[in-house]
Amino acid sequence: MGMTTKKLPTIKEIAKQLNISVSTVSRALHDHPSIGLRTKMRVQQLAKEMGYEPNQTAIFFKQRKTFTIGVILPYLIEDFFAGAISGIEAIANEHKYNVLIGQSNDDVEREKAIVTAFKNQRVDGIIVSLSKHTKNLDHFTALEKYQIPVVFFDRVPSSNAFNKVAFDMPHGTHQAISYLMEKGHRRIGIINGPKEMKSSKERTDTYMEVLQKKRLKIDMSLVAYCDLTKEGTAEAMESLLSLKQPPTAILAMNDYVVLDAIQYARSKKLKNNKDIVFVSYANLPITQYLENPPMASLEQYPKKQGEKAAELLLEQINSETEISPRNILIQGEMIFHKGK
Amino acid sequence: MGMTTKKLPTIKEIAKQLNISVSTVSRALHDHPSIGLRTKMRVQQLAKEMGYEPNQTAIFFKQRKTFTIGVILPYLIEDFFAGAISGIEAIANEHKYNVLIGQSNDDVEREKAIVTAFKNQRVDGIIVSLSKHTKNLDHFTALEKYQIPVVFFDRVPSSNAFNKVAFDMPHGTHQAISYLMEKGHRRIGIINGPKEMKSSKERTDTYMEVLQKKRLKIDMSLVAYCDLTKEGTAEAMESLLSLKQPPTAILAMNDYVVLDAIQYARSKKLKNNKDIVFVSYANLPITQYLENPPMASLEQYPKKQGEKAAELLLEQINSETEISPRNILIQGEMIFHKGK
DNA sequence: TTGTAAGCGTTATCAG
DNA sequence: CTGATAACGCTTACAA
Repeated sequence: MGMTTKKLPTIKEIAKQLNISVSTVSRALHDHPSIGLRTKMRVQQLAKEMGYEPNQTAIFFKQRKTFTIGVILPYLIEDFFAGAISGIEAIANEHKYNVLIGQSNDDVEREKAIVTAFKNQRVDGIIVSLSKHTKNLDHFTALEKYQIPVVFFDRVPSSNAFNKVAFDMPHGTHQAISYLMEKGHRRIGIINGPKEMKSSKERTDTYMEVLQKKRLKIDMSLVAYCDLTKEGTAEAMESLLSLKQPPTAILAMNDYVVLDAIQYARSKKLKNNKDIVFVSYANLPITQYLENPPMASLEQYPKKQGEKAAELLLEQINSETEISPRNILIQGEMIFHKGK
Repeated sequence: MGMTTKKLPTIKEIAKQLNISVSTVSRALHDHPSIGLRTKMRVQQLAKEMGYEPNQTAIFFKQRKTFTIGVILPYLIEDFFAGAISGIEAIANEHKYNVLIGQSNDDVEREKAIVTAFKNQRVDGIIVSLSKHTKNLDHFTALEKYQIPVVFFDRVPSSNAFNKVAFDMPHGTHQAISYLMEKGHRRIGIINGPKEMKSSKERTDTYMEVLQKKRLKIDMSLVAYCDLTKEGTAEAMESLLSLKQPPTAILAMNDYVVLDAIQYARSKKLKNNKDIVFVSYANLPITQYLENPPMASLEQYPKKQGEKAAELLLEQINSETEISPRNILIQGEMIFHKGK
């Protein structure tokens, strides 16, 4: 009745009750070979009876290892990132690691603050998808001094000197463009995100490469940019559709953009998948329920990206020696939508 | 050149360099009033120069407080939960708390394992959305002994003896049904989830209450259940549509179900929002892009639920005395869809 | 096979 | 205003 909280049992308690030393208890609990079977049994038995559980905070402190990885993302709520973190958690769990999360809200200062907090907490490693505005990577490179490995994913720095996992944009874009060309399209429009985005450049570059390889002439007026808003998308569409020779197919940077684009096209009485065909980079779960989906989406496997990032990080954490940075590319896959 | 990692500065180092005691350093760094301005300055100055950062693992250990809250969810990847965790993280961050996450995958054993891990790590509190199969709550009630407060959210136990935050199902359902009745519907069908789900019972109960209040007779054949699969939903729809007097409106348990239901209805040549009207409990982000969306969705504000849960938990953590459990209901709101 | 004791970095108590 | 010291719980040489 009203049993008040008594403090948790420690190895010290166990030692006292058994009249042996704490070191013996500690070793017994860890199945250390030098401990006599009898003592070992007695210790483990009593430990169980008392409901002993090791105090991890003490162990973390003593071992200088926390079995924790920190994850920094712009927005937890975006489907892509939620998928990634799910993958990270799965792998971490498998290896008995904990996952600490922080969302930067695309704010560089916040990102720095999270890094500091993680560092002071002695996380064993960090996985990060950069804030949109992060230019300077000093707060990450500084972690090297502290032996905290970092793996970037999705929004990664361009330098190959970092560990990173990212969607293989050239490969994916190549797939998409080639597919459209096979279907006979010769004027393919692009709707990129903002010009500053690394992915915009990569997409455009690949687009030009493919056309060059096919010896088609490149018309840069087919490459539009948008700010990712509905209005921005409409403007991009308008610029494309008002060309003397408008595109017969459009590759849009993601599902949000493509849905707005399709909506715009339909408002102009263009029949989806008939008068004009859309392909996008997938990041929404339910395109299969759409009446007018893009003809295909490039699946980017967010969960798999998270898994790979976690695996890479654990590899770094557990390697004795400094190992050279790895760059992992996740190849997309074209998913075709039936449309309802 | 190749400056090898030297270990991090500690207050001990600072003390030595300044020829003062560690306690003085500690106090100086904390702006303790008893420290002379001069010493304080010297200490803070040197600390900065050395790049001193307190070792949180030591502090956690010593203080028996980790400023960390653990969050247990079935699936990180589900939009609802991703939204909730985003809210939790936001509030936690505001209060300088860290967030540790674990996904149970709806597996009770896994859920228990996470609880144990969190307990051993001395998290200051836990927020949990129960696994679908959790009946026994012992692994949570046991936390009381350890002074670890728990807040349940979304999938909560029925007892009011626990802190919990959940969608106000009666209120929401009442809104939905009343709305449909105002629109003239007299035969309203329900598609619940599985019978075992608490929400199914609540929905059905409220449905009956409303009808009773309006003195309409209750026809239980209008209440269907499904296993949340596309096929299950189709069966439920079939049973409803094959009634002698089929419903003119249907309230479905969530967006996934309602989309399948709408698809089914359309396959039977019923015009959405005309021959039959759908309302559902929202959990998908982009119903606005659907050609045939439900007429309305009950928004459940996942992020807000997360925020409330975090606030409630922090309240519990920071209250000196045991405070009685609180039950917070989040009221939904009808969101009307235009349909494209 | 077991015990002793140092130490991880910090805070807190008690003296001075 | 400052210092010495114990304590938090655990691991790990080093001794015995």
